[in-house]
Amino acid sequence: MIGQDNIFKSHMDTSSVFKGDRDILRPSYIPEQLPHREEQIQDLASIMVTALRGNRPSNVLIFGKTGTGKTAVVRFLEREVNRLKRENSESELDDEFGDYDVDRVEYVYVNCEVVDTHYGVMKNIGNKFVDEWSDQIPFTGWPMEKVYDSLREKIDEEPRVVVIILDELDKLVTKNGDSVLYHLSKINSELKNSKVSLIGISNNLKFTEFLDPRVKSRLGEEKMIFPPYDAEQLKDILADRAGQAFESEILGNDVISLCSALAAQEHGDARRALDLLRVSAEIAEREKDENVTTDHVYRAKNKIEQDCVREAVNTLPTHSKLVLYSILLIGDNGGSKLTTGEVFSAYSELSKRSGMDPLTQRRITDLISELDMLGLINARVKSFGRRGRTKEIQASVPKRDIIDLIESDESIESVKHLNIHGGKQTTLI
DNA sequence: TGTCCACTGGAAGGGAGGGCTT
DNA sequence: AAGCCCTCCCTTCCAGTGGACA
Repeated sequence: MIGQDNIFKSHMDTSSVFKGDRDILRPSYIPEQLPHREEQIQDLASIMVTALRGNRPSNVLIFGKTGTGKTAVVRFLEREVNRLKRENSESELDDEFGDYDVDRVEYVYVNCEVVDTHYGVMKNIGNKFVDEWSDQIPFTGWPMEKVYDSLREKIDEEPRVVVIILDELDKLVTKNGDSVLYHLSKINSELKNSKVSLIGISNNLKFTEFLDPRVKSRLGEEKMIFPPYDAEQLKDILADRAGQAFESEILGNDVISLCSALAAQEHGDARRALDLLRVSAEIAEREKDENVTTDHVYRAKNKIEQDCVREAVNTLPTHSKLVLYSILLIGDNGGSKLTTGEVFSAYSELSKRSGMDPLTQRRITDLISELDMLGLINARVKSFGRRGRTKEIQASVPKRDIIDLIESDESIESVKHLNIHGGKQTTLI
């Protein structure tokens, strides 16, 4: 029982704008229909049906920008296979699917952005086939060859077709090279009972340039490219999900159109469109509004952008935070565009004053590049002739907010009251 | 046309930290 | 306990670079 004065009480009394499960609006939710991806589903299904006959389907490489439905399509088919398996076992009819044998098909999904080492990928795949904790491949400690041998033995324990999905594959390859792909793509020649097929998913069309030619040809037996959605298609997708998530009268007239249009500007990203709609509804709900309006959408857009930046800053390692902090501080006091040398001087001074050993300039150039990749700063290489060649650096986040955020970090709290000037003769006041 | 600056960014390797094997 | 493996973070070294300037 929750008492009258419970902290949650006032929030529980408000009615929700959501009809039921709000996860329907999360990008990870796989709906019953995937609008505007019917063709891709059919194409992939025509390749994967080979697995149901007990044969190895061709390896597939899937390319497309963020939020174009790559993962959704692959997982949609995985779910369909699992559904067939369930129906097969419930019906208890062995010949339900003629010469098809769905029970022997296993899907293994690995997101290479989360698991981004050779060892981690091999371990994750191998452990899908182990129930006992004691038989699991440990998360570190084994030589790679042993992990690979163990993985191969586990897969080969019984006859089956294993479909390994490697999502965000470009992240793994650009970071660690192609040795996992080399092993996995030649694994079939070493298996007696089972067969392995690979589905690689990538945002980056060019990542195959990093691959050994043998790996490239084995992996790219089939290629699929997912085009971005246009605003109209996004509208259909949102309308489909909104119908499941909300009562029909909750959404204002132009809410779906606006979410679609905003997401279409960002290379047709359905994930972005769904996030916008979900966050808009959450804002409306929090403010006890009965309808979701375009005003909520604009505020959701700002909130998502702000949250992304704050999240990125919060998760930075200490030295990266100090580098960003230096850029914000001397950018504040001096000229708006800074050089690597200026940033390094300021950073060194700050580190020393806060009792930390500064990293080398070489390392700081890497940290600056990382901050640039995260979109927290703009850094581009520029030559100043006789005055050398360096990066021109400029913050691209709201200065005051981010300075406050960094100062709230306990590990570098001591820099809070330090003040520095820009320039090469950086001094602390 | 050659010089020079202030770096850039690749390569190699050290060492700490996690853990397994013998 | 000693030896080994893998990953991550970092340093050291150094060839290469674009463009202003003499």
